[in-house]
Amino acid sequence: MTTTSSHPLSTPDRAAAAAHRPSHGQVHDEAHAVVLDDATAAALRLWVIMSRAHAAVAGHAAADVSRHGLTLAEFGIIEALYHRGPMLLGEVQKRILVSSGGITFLVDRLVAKGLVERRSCETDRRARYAALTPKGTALVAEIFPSHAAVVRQAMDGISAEEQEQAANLLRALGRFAAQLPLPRE
Amino acid sequence: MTTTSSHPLSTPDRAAAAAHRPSHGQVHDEAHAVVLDDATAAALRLWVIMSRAHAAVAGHAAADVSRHGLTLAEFGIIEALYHRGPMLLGEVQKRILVSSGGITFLVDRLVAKGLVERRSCETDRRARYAALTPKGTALVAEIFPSHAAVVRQAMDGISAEEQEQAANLLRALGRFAAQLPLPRE
DNA sequence: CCTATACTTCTCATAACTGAGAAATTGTTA
DNA sequence: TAACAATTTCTCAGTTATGAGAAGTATAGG
Repeated sequence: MTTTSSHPLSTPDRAAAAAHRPSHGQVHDEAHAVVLDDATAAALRLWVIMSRAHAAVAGHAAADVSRHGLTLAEFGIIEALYHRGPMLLGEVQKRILVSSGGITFLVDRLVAKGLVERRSCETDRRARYAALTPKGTALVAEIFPSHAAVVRQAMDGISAEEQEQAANLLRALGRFAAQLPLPRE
Repeated sequence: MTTTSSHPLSTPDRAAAAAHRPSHGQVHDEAHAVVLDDATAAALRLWVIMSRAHAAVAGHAAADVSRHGLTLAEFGIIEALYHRGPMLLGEVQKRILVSSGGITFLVDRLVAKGLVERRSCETDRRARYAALTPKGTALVAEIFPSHAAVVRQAMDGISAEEQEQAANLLRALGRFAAQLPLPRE
């Protein structure tokens, strides 16, 4: 997960368990309470919770695809190719959220496994398409339903309506964060 | 994002743009529509959206801490030590969600940077504590507020109430997924 | 036609992480 | 005490990902 991995923070519940610690009295030995305005504290809390939730679900998804010798990133690629048909490597890259070097590496590996093939574009010879081989198509068709079921099960902590609610909130959150320019430098 | 790797799936909006494709007529060249029950489709949709939202926010958080030469994982460790005081390496590991080899690697690097020190436990000599050095304490105290502000800004796509709502949903979702045993093998 | 700019993929060095298992220590049971 | 199981961290080999930049190609403007 992939993740991953991802990259969660720690929960800032500073209060707990500073009692039986090997404290020597220096200032850096104690827990530090932080003062934050409510909005910032809430945002930070959500960030931590989202990281943990993502990691937990990613664990299930990764464990499932690994039974077929696949990484979550690899599965993401062949699943995208299955649902959308052949794509430019650059398109795949944006969709899977991996570096340009990473997409080459991943597609290389899928080619080596016989699941994906590269095709050159006739009108633009810079471009290369990635496309599923028949073997790749068969594999996705075989494992996708059970994979979807695993994810659905992992999401069963909240009801269907709550899932839709969460999806709407996170869509807005994600869109905004993705569009927001990164901190300088 | 994650890392991971993070590890998002692709959106299954199969309809789009299969027109100007290098189609040769074979079966594996076309986009495949999938039939899933509503509950599974909704869960899958949420999984994709959550992955993207997490990756988007993680990008901001990572860009911020990298300005200080830190990884998100490294920052997670020193932030945890700052807020909770010295911790066993195993405690840190569970909190940061990294492998046992990974925590050693990360703490080694933080020790090399002079931010963290190892301490042995007097009553159990297997155990080692990680604790911030004065330099580490100072660094966290310096960068934490602005880091929190960056995360808060990245979360500004939804209101404070919506953030709390999302946090409640994701907490339930994450707790359930974390407790659920992983798919067999 | 030439040039400049933008785009697309690939290469390579390096960083980050994982997982299995070794080593060391503690606690438990016969 | 001795043997065994549980735990905690560390080591190491192998895997996966990143980022900078190279190479090739296209497109637009003069």
